[in-house]
Amino acid sequence: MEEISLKTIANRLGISISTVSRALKNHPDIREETKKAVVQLAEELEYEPNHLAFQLLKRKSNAIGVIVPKISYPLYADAISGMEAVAEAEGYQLLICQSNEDYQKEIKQINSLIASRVSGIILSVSAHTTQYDHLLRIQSRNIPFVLFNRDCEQITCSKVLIDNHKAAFEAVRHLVSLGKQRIAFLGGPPHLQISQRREQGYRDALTWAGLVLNEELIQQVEFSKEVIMETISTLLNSPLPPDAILTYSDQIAQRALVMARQRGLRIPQDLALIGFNDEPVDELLEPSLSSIRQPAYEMGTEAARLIFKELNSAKFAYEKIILESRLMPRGSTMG
Amino acid sequence: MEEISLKTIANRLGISISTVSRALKNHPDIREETKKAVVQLAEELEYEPNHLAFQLLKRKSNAIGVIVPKISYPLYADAISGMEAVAEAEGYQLLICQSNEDYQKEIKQINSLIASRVSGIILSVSAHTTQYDHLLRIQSRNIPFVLFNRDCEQITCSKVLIDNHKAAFEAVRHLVSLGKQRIAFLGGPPHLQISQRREQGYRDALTWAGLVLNEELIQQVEFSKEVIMETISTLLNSPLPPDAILTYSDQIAQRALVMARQRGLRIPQDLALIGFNDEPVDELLEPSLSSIRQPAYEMGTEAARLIFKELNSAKFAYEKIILESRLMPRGSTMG
DNA sequence: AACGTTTTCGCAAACCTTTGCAGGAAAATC
DNA sequence: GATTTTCCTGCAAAGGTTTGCGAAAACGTT
Repeated sequence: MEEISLKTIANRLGISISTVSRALKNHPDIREETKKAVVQLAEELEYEPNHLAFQLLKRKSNAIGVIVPKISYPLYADAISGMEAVAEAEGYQLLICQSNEDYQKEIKQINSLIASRVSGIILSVSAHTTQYDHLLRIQSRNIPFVLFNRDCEQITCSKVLIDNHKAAFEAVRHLVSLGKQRIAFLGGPPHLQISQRREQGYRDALTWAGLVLNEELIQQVEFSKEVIMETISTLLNSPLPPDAILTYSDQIAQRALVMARQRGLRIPQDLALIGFNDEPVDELLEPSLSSIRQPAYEMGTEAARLIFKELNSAKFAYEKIILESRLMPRGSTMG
Repeated sequence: MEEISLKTIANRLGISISTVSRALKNHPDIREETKKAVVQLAEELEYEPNHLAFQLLKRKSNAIGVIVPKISYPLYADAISGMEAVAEAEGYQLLICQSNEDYQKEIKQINSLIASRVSGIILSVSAHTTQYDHLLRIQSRNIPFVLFNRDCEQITCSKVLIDNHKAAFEAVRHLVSLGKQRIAFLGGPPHLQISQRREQGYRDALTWAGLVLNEELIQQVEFSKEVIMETISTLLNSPLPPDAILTYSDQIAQRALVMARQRGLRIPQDLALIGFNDEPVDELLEPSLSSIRQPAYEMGTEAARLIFKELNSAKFAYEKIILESRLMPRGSTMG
């Protein structure tokens, strides 16, 4: 009924708490006979050591804090999956929070994680985070800290990213090689640096290809479904519509694909499409959607690994891991 | 540099720890002047209360343990999202584990959560869990415990489910109303009771409609993509192929849709399809996929709410919440 | 000045574990 | 029989917080 502690076992056996503790740890100082009795009673009572007390003693919890914009974005779900695998192997657990793209909530959650004395924090900044004092506070407390996917140039810390500039550049190059001339870019939330870098990659690729840079073909969308549809609509209705679109996310590209289909546009002849993230369903669409694959699960494992690396080495240099992304050409570009 | 505790503040101010504690809690016993000094110094030193110590004192952590088969299944990602929202409002955090459909891992994680003294556990059993002693152990410790989505009849506890029998029944009724005669069922992992119940709903609906029950049209698939494709292939290649398929998950139905399309079958005339889960992409497929919507996010919020309800009331009766599922008829059944 | 009341604060216990050190008892050695 | 050695076990501190209770100080009243 009540909580079983070392004390419970000690009292029942008429020995001291420290003996019980050592017996359970198979300490050589303890007589075999005593050990046996202790272990048996512990099993009988279903004793589980109290992590809380241990953590208090060690002044840190065996938990890694994770803050992502939204757990249900497939990329983050996969990344968390990867972190969980590494953490589990190290005997750690994950404390997972979602910022819901809200800057204030991000701050609150960081404070909460600090109060919980997590051993490390892994974070992808929200779309509305423009100040970074709260991130500096993590570092000033010497808590191992890793940024992944959504970077933040102003902060110097370990990072796990892909080369967004290069990924966008190559996507555009692919479109150019197919003879596309009026290539549009549907970017994500403007404050997100990964969105900015993808846009820059897009711009640089156009310049590289000697194509005209048309600002009307560059749009930014937030996450709402309605805004996305409206922006796509405007773009397709313009007097000189694009013949190809590169988007910030698959969510946008998938929607564009359906809307283009409904308008009777031939894909990819009239309009080619490339998305970002390579969600599993991309290959099920008609036509299947070309997309840039990001190693989401691996991002998670690498981020977690960096935390433990920092945790286990006295002096530690920040590490920046750039994982390979890969364009997956499919029906929406290759006819 | 070093850890800031109540003691640090107390020493600096030459007062006792308990006074500092009370001052920060705005206890009426403390003089305004003292409070002001304490609060100011606390802010200056960026004091964050140590949750670990508090939790040890209260003999429980402010965390809810969550075990799901896989975080990256959209249904679980959404459900976790819902739990997180409720937990956050209550000042709690989520400890998230994934069993990866592994029975042994599920046991290990439950023990680990118990050792962490979580305030409650929310669980969806793995596909390979056939014994339930580990779940009983949770209850014998009086830890609030909620099962969601994947039920387990042998355990009496609070639950958040949908009526899987009814959902499958109505899906079949829909297919029958379209004139379908040879309706197949592609079930999930055989040990999962939700899979069994969906199958039973399917069977009962056929009987109700006066249709022949053909065991060859009932197949079970595990989660691997290859097995799914092979099973679908066999089904479509049989001498008397089905004219409709109800599947355990959207993942299966989506794949069936693509394979049928590739074979030149007309959907829904030659083959109608209904999936389970109503994933967002269903409406983007060609034709769009009919599916049974499950309120995943709401399952999460309700499950979390039940934990807190149990946590906050001395005597508590188990509660079983059946949420409404809803058939979303689309192109794969409605031409 | 004596007493009562209120205001303000500190002591100490409790939560559970780990671990350095000391100490007791038995065994071994001289 | 005395001393050393070996083996086993217990004491106590530490980690940070909350809180009941007691006590000191300040104030008010007669």
